Amino acid sequence: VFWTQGYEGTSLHDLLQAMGISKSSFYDTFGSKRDLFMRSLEHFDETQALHAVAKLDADVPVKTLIAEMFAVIIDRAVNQKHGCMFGKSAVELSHRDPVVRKRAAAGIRSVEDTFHKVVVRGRKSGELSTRCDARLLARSLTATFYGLQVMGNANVPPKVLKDVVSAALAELD
Amino acid sequence: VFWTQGYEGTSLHDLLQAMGISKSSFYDTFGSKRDLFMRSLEHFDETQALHAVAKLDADVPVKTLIAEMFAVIIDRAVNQKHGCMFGKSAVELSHRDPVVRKRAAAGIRSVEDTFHKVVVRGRKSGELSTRCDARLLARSLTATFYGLQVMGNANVPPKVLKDVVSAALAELD
DNA sequence: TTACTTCTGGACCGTTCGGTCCCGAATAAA
DNA sequence: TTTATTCGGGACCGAACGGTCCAGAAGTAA
Repeated sequence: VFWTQGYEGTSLHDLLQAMGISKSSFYDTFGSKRDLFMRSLEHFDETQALHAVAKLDADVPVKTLIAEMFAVIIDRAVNQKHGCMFGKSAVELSHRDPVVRKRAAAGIRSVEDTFHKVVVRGRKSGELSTRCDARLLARSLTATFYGLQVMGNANVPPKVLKDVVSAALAELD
Repeated sequence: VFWTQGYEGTSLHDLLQAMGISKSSFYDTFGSKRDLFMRSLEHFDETQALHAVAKLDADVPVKTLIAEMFAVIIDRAVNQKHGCMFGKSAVELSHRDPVVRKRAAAGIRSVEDTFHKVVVRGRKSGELSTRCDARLLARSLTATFYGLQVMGNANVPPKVLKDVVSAALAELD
């Protein structure tokens, strides 16, 4: 629920209904709305973040793999209207909550690291050129990743998102 | 206030305090919180959006101009903790408010158009190669633009943002 | 059966939410 | 000066907010 509705946009009632438990159990078990939110960030990191869903060890071309990673965020942004919780939380809460801000920054860093691993593999296998720095490339892909999330949330035409992906993939050569 | 705190994160009290008017005047003049929000989106579009602050006609190299446009969003994201209201609104509200979603999409489109103008100028002057499509390039820059906003909001290290900008500028050659 | 834990529904808490209404003061135009 | 208009302060509204507490039902283990 936090994932799609954000922190402020989610009421206690929303949470209780979705969890199917009583208010008493909620506070006994999770302490507070904010506590649960922080835990949900961790749960997102463990099960839904990019490093958890990217098939890094799959035997597919690196460019295909990166295209799939972009396809994940596009599908989430357009169809599920959420995306990466770290990005969303950063935009919604970073201006007033340093703890969330730091957690989001760490989460974004792990997105970068995930792209970095893929880029490094592509260089070793010769699929990617070694012209520019791997870390720099990973950061560029990360920015595109979050750009796709914002644009996808706004429901820009699919062709626009496809162009963004095309340009990002072209950049890899 | 909406710009930095978002819609849900801004209370009526916040607005009254910032505007220095009474609650009666507020409702007489602006109708409702939501009405004012929609008007503030328009005001942002007219005075603070990228097309309103980018010095498109300045006599500076195109790559410098694009770097300046990125510098604007980075400064806003990192120091003011807001950025582009269309992107922020898309992330916060698009999942439940189709009107805001469409307005955000239009705003994002105008960011794309702004980049497009600059790219076209760069091609005509010979500063940019004509290898790939200008529209595609503009969309790529737009995604990077919003990616920078998300990452800047999360306070990732400045070097990371610089790398993103470097990669985007390198892509232009 | 007893004892213990887990969970529930609901009362209750104070606060804040967005929003309405009215009256009196201030302001401006006639 | 009289007449409108604008504005602010504040009472008031019902609803929702996050959160606490408790009595009792349900489930579990000894």
